[in-house]
Amino acid sequence: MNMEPINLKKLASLLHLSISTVSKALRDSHEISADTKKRVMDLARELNYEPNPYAGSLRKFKSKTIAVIVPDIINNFFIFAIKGIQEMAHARGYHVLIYITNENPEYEKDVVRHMTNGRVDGVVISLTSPIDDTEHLQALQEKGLPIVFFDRVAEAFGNSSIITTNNYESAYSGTRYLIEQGCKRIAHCQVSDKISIGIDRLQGYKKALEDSGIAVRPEWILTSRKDYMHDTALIEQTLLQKDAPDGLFTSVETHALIAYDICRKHQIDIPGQLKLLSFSNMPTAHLLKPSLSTITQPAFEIGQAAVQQLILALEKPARYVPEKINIDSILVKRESTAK
Amino acid sequence: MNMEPINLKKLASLLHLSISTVSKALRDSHEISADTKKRVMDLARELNYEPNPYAGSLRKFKSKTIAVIVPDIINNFFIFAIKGIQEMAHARGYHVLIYITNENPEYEKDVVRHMTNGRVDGVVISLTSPIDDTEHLQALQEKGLPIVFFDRVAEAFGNSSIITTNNYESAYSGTRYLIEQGCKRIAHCQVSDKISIGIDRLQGYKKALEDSGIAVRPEWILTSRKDYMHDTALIEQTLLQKDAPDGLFTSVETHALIAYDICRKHQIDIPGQLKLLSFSNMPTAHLLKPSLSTITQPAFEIGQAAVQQLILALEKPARYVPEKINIDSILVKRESTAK
DNA sequence: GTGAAAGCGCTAACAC
DNA sequence: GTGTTAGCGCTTTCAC
Repeated sequence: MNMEPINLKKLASLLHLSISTVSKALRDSHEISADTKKRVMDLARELNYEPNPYAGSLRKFKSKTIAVIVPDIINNFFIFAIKGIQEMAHARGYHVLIYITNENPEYEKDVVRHMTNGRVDGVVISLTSPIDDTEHLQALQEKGLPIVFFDRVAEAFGNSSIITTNNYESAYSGTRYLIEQGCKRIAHCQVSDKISIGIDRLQGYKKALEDSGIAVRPEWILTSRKDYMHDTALIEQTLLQKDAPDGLFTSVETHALIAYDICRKHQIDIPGQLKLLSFSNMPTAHLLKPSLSTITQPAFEIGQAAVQQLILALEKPARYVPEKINIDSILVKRESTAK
Repeated sequence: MNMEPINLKKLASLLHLSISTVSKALRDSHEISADTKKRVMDLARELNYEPNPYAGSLRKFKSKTIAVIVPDIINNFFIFAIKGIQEMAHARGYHVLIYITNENPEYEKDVVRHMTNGRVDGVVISLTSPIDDTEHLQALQEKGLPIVFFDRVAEAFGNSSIITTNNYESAYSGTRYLIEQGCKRIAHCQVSDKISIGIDRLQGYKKALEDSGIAVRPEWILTSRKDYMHDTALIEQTLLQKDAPDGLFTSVETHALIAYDICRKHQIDIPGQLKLLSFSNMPTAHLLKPSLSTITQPAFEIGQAAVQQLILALEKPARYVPEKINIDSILVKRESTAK
């Protein structure tokens, strides 16, 4: 069953050539005669020769492999981002190792720490750990491993590229839109108060309220603990209090779905009693009852851009200048925010 | 920036020990004194020593890496399956390379062919290529690389484990359920007529019709070309013909969503004029308008089981017997099939 | 234009 | 209990 492996040695002996000649021929070196090249290539193809990637990696300290580290994979944003990442990576000849941290900062650290061993050439990451806790990332930098952040980023990392959407502006205009639709009491559900997007979006929300002369009510800024039970209880309690919000702006689609469930359970009418707007890449947003108004991120493009930056850092380090790339989101108005 | 790498040689010279002693100490060999072990371990920890995985892989012909190859990642089934795969793999100390073939058989072949080079120890795959076209998989087997199939499988591969749900029975009982709900003219939309799940589910559908004395109408067996435009046109045309179906049973959630869009566009009432049932793992099924009745696969568990089988094959080849594992789906009745 | 040899970091068989 | 050595498959000088 287990055939003898085809390696350079084998090819060389079959062709009565030296290993180094075969190696050069396969990489189309100009040192080698056209005739020899052809003989080598033909036999290699015939025997389905595949170079051992680890031998090459060991020699060259390059693995042609990148890691993508994401907090979760249920959120459609990450699904499309991963799709963009892997398409771009494969197109450029890179392999993609996937790590899902399940919103667990300790696990994220663990994963990142083990990245320093040369398994990957670089890392594309959307953070789950607080922005002020980036020691583990520092270690990567010190090892010379390029990192590209997307979505949930660490701004402090001066020499890493950062790909995001216009979080502040989107949250601002989303909130303004809710106000235009008649909302006076808008709650905001943020994914975390220690993560870039949480902070940026909250700022946009606050500024929009201020600009409209509406006071910010701290008790209506809900902070997720990334725990379904907790988040459900938090949102439920907020929506059921007297003088409840008439608008809810959620930062991730999971919370919008929780809100739907709560509203059904307690017969809160959307958009009559509560208008709902969420950052979301859900393909079913338009089919929900009521259809969900969304701020939709260009997730696929963000993933692609992240890999492009990473590969630039890997392959043209001299020409690489870390960039902050923004790709705008789109506000899609649907029934959940209708007047 | 780029610190000198820490390797065994470095540790050895720092400790005035030989490389092999250090190597053994780190792997807690009984040959080494407790004292030396402690010295070695302490320094390794202090310097954040991380063994070079490729050096080890080169020596041991084991990469502790598996590949997961899936046709797409939009379908929620695959998302949950990937989650199960990666969780189980990481728990067992394996890394996961991800390949999305975008339903392109040629690309799948390409990917699979390049798996023979030792980059991965084994492969978990859900096929996009026709069941009778498995030459590329044969090559893997011959190289001694274990393969585990899940969902879209190649039954012919006698010595590979296969993890599926009870496709035939689920399709049978789903179709029976539509009949019980009053449907007399049920169309079936299959993902492919050359893929295991397509065939199994179609059989279940046909048998259910036969058992109820309803004639199978070939023109109501719709076969996807995995092309959005084509599939939309096909379904639309079927739903708009006179004497149109009063029930539609789709094999993947994408087609159910297409059906929703078509019904909205042409004001076909679900479930009044058309009852809709689909295999699906959509988290929003219960929130759609109308809510979607689904046959939901235990995707996460299927992914986990696949990796468990693969690791068994890798680590206990002597004890490994390829298995056909079935994990039942659940029929969830919702509004889209109401009487 | 071709080949010999060193070495990437690690493990394991074999000294001592 | 510790050290020496060969070698995994490949690339890359450097000879010839």
